[in-house]
Amino acid sequence: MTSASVQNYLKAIYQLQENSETVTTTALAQHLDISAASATNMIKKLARLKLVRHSPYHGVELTTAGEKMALEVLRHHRLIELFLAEALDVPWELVHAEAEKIEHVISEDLEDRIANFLGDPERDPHGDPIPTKAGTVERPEYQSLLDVGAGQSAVIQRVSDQNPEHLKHFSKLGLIPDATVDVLSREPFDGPLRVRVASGREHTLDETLARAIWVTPTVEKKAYRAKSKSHV
Amino acid sequence: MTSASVQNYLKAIYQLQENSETVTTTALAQHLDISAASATNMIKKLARLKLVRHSPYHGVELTTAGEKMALEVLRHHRLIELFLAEALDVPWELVHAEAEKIEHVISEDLEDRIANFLGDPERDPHGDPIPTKAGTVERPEYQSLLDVGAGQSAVIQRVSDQNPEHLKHFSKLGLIPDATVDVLSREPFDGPLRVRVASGREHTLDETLARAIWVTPTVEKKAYRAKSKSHV
DNA sequence: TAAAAAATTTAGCCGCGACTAAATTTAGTT
DNA sequence: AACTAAATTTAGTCGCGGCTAAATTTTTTA
Repeated sequence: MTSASVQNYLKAIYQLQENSETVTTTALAQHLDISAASATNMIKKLARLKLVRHSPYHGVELTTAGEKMALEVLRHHRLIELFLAEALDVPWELVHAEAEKIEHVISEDLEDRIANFLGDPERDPHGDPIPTKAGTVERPEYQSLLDVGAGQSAVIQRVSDQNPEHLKHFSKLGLIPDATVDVLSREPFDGPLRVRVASGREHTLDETLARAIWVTPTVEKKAYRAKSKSHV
Repeated sequence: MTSASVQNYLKAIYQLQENSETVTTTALAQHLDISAASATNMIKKLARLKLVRHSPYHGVELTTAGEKMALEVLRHHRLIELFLAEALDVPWELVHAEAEKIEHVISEDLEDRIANFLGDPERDPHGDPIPTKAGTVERPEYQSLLDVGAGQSAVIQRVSDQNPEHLKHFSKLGLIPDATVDVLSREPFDGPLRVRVASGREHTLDETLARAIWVTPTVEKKAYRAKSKSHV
């Protein structure tokens, strides 16, 4: 039986690995809100368990076994998020915190029943892909809303679930997965972004907020022109 | 924040108090499957927290505060049991083990949503009363199936959820809450009991099994005669 | 009622997963 | 290349909630 702590560390390492190749002790400690010394301790334990490779002073990396465990926890987490939203109408910004605790205590059997209830879904309410039972995940390459040029449209695919306040705000603004946004303007130097949502309402998003939204740009005339230009 | 351990101790003490006035260290230790020394340790901690009164060498008793907490845990437990059975079709004999873990990690908000989803139910799938949010519980006085005389009928009100094997067996036999059973015969010296269920099938129950089933006798001619006799 | 048995508590230990303070290694200057 | 700053690890501690062995109290029995 692997403890909730071990599961949380593996999950955190997995998520940090999604952004940067190598995961540092400090990044891990910050992500989990613990001291760096505590992180080192646990890293050594995980290395003993062959769940991570530790290159002292240089970082940590999941082994195949470690990644498998991380994906199991993530599967639990995301299934539970979706289940709470669907079955109990738990609001978007609350499902993460609730799933964070429940993910460690459900049985395989209950996991299967939840997945079945939901029809083996592929995404959680924030647009994060749900790992399969077999231990595989999609790794779609989305673009940050920050990097969408003025005049372009994009479809929201994923919204980071790290900050409940942000999520609450996003849902109020209609910035949820599958929604289309038009980027109206962009201030220089990572300044705020002006967007219009499907309802026609316009909103301003600062850098931090825009960075939490991941999109695929919609293909439209402007984009085509830009593309043909670059070919000349 | 009170730990899962503390919650489990309080719940165990509450349940033991339902049967015997005073709860001994040994009974508590056996119920929780830990050593008596560990139980003493925790009892002293609970006494410091003013959740129990401890009379050394003589036993332990919940304070008002302790009972309130025990009932909160029990409410979680029983709501979760019913929810898993209703929403996910988790079989009768499995909901207890699952609820045993989840009960410690759900928020008040989730508790409320589950209760609402279920329509503020009064009983869990085994017939145990669900404590109210306010911290009150029904304490129905049922009779053990063991004490029903041959020739009498009874309606099952509650089945002890302590043993999943027994539960599985009971459900196969149709011995579930609200079912009617006719007691056909009873061997002396706590010997086995012969019963007929609504479907017409007949089954034999040994003492341990019969002790786990709680009923209210149905009022029929024999019972009336007995009653009028005692008035003479 | 005294001795034996059973129950309970005390004393001391352990693993887990946090922590701080201090030592060490690495990376970034100048 | 040497010095400094930052990152990381080591050393040592703590609370939690288990444990065993030994001491103590209560209960039972002879």
